[in-house]
Amino acid sequence: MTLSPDFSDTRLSKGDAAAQRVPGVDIMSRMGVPMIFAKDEEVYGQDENAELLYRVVSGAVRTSQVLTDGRRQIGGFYYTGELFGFEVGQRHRFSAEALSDCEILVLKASALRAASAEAYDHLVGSATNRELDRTQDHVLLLGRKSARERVASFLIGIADRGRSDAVTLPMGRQDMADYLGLTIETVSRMLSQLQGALVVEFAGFREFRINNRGALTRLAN
Amino acid sequence: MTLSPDFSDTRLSKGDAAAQRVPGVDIMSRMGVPMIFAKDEEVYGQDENAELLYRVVSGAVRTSQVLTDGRRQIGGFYYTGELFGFEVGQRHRFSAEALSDCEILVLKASALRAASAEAYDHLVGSATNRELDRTQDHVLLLGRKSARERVASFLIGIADRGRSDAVTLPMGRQDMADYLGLTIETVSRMLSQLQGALVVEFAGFREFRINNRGALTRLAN
DNA sequence: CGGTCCATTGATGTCATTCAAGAAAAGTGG
DNA sequence: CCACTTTTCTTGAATGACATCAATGGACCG
Repeated sequence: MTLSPDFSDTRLSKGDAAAQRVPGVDIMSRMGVPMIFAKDEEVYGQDENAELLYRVVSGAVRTSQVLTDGRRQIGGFYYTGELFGFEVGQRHRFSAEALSDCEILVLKASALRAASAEAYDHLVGSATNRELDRTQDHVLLLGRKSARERVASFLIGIADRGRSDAVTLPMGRQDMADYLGLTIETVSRMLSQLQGALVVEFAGFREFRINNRGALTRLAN
Repeated sequence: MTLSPDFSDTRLSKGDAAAQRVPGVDIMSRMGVPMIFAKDEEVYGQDENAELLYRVVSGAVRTSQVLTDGRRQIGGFYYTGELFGFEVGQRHRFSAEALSDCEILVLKASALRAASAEAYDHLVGSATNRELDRTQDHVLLLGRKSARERVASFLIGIADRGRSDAVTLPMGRQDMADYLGLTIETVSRMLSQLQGALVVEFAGFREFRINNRGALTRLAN
């Protein structure tokens, strides 16, 4: 991990779309410290104290939890503009790692709180709500969906972030599997199935198009 | 569902332990409306607007989410003193039902907020954090634990609420199964296994003792 | 006492995992 | 830019864990 060089605030001051929409995000941009993480580098560790807020500036991040024997569960993926790691005043239940080389804005929660209690409440409150929402979806997926449904749900979820039907996956099969509670082989088979059914079409491991969004949504349940 | 009769506030004014500990809980006791729900009665529905706060006064509650074809996932169980249903300003992703006949204190979120923004923030903030914490544990359980580990984790979790090694389950096998992402038969088999291994001992369907907490914890991973 | 509900247990089936091999892509050094 | 290695992904066959189907056994309740 390295602090990004001076010209980084140039990038930050060019307010992106997310920064304009959400009040409190620009205050975070002003106060936060930009940091660079290499692919697979740890942003914070399991059981570490949670006193910092993080926002993805570029690249993507995953949070994960590991059992003693190495089984891994990914909690979520975070993309440009999103906040993560805000289980404030507790220990992190998940660790966070960079999915790819990425830039992350880091801010001490207490500093933001001191600067503007209102901005803090809004930022952390809405982020926590969104997080809870996602996590509850995740529970349903893991508890009651079949492998095919899980993979279909996942593709829909990823596709819904962008406007287009052409999507680039920011993660590999192992990360997908560990998010979906499956093995890498099962994920691969389900992707092949979906492709065989002409619902999606892959061009390379990480590039695909959705050919039939209705069918995919139905398969996701 | 019925409004409880007048003498209900007698019960409430006898501040229970939880009410004394958590600031903001007693303000909720004063402002909230006590309601009585019969076993299996719905407290709120999936996709209903979330504008009320709920606290269990007596009995227990489960939250659950149902797929189109009837598959059900239980999100959590809530016991005396606990808050639930506070995904404020959104739609409920889960519905909530009474596990047994129970009394629940209901309060309009906006009313509490108007009365004391501080109490509101503290109450909802800490409840949401706890909820997120639990849900993340649930994700790990559903995504990466075996049936035996799930059941062991569940028993440990229930036992940790009380001080004693003698526990009464507030729910039946179907509810356990739908929380653990298993079938009722598998839950039953795992319980028999644990009993066969002398880790726990059942006396009736809902009463059991933990004979070897260390072993149970190890089995839970 | 008979009926209903709920839990247990056994036999069988199925879906996902595991094990194993090979193919495609990405990284590395000349 | 091209061989070579390494990593990542796919596919097939065998196994295994949990689900499904079916029968039985208790507990509770009118």
